[in-house]
Amino acid sequence: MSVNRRTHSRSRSRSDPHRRTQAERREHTRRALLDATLKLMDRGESFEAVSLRSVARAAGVVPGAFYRHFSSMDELGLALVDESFRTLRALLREARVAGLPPRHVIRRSVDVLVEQVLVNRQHFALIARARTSGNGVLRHAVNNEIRLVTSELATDLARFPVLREWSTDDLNMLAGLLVNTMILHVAELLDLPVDNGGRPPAEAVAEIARIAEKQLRLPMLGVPHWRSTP
Amino acid sequence: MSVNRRTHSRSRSRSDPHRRTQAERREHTRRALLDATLKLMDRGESFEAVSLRSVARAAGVVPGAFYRHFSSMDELGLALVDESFRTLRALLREARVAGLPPRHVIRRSVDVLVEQVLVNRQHFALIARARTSGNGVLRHAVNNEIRLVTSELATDLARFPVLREWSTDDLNMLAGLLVNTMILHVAELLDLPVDNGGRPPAEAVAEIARIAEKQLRLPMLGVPHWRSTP
DNA sequence: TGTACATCAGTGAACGCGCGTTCACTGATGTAC
DNA sequence: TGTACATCAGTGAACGCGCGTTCACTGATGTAC
Repeated sequence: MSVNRRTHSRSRSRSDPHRRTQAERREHTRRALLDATLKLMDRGESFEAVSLRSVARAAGVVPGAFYRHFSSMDELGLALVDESFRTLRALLREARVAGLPPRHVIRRSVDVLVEQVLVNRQHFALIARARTSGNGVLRHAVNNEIRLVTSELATDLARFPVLREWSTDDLNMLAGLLVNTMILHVAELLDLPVDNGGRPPAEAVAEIARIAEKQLRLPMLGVPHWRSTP
Repeated sequence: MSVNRRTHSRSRSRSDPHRRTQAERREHTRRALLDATLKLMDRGESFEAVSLRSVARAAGVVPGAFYRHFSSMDELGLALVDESFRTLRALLREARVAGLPPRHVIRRSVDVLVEQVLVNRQHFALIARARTSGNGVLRHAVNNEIRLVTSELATDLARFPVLREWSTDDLNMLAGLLVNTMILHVAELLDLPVDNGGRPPAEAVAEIARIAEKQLRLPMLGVPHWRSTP
């Protein structure tokens, strides 16, 4: 009886409404490991600099427990790349169905992207940092995803009347230019110091958005004067 | 006498024509440390992943000897950033005094840069890798230098008749777009696999140059239609 | 020119540290009866 | 419902490794006389 009570005081009773299933607990730890990695990278570390032990520590588990969820940091990293691009694709899909207002497309696209980057800081930081950081597996995964996003943008661009006659090759060239330009400014956004609310100063953000908009608008001004070749 | 002879057989006589001064030996080791780092990075490692011990090993000295030349890897890294941008500036200065042929400026600039990147692989790889890699000190040093090069380019651009009316702000915007685009393609060049001669396949290089040229030409076509604002 | 001493680049050994990985274990949750 | 056993997420200790840094040292080069 006393043994029984001790057991009960140490753990939740089976009828405790707060008790979690094993699967829930498992998922909770998995998320904690993923979030710990995002948090460490958001602080400025590159993915390579984040160690398995530091992730386990930040997630509040012992290093060995890591292996119950991922076989290596690379595997965890790929899960994060997946997750981050799901965020980005959701944003792009939304922008797409919202339609393409013929005026101010660029300004509005920049504003939406800037806002989303600030809201989903961690996912964008992962993409920006892993894109060029040493680790081969992650770098390739990120660059492949970027290539996919670029060619999807090329498809969208083909719908603009001025671009209807352009070759696929040239559409990809233009999409690459736009994507590359935006990536640069996203990286700049992420490098800004943040306040307690986790947001950078509004003027600095506006300045980056202003330049980004100009750098996207200028090539578009060249479009009507381009002689497309395959 | 026998002691004397032993000493002589172990070391070079003072009249040996091949003997080096202490300063020459010192410089030789310093170079070996710098070159070892460049070599390790050229193989694809990020600067952060190159350890002091691996550099000493590749340079053929004991780890402790490193400190006779640099107080830390950061200090060695800054010396390499300096050296690498001296290479880049030399290239730009040459391009500048060669004058600006009104036709084919872009194609020729791209060709010259591509060739120089292949010849000075290691210096460009350092710039490309350190620019975004974790290490704070090096990243800032590289980005500062890139900002300087960009504003020098803006000054050069101001000499083109079509750009004479542009505000400084807009010239910097344009220069930033051009520099950023070229950096992307330089990184692509450095990612190509190389043959025994250390050069990537000519077709792959030509393909990158072709796209780079288009991505630089398109914004320039927009220039006459831009309404510059401060 | 020869000798005695100073300088100093490079050596080799040692240190404490955080790392990734392993393994026998614990004890709560899940399941079959 | 209650009991006996199985599963398995997480523990804690241990391992060997490469790391940056230190230090007393060696021996060749440099210098003063």
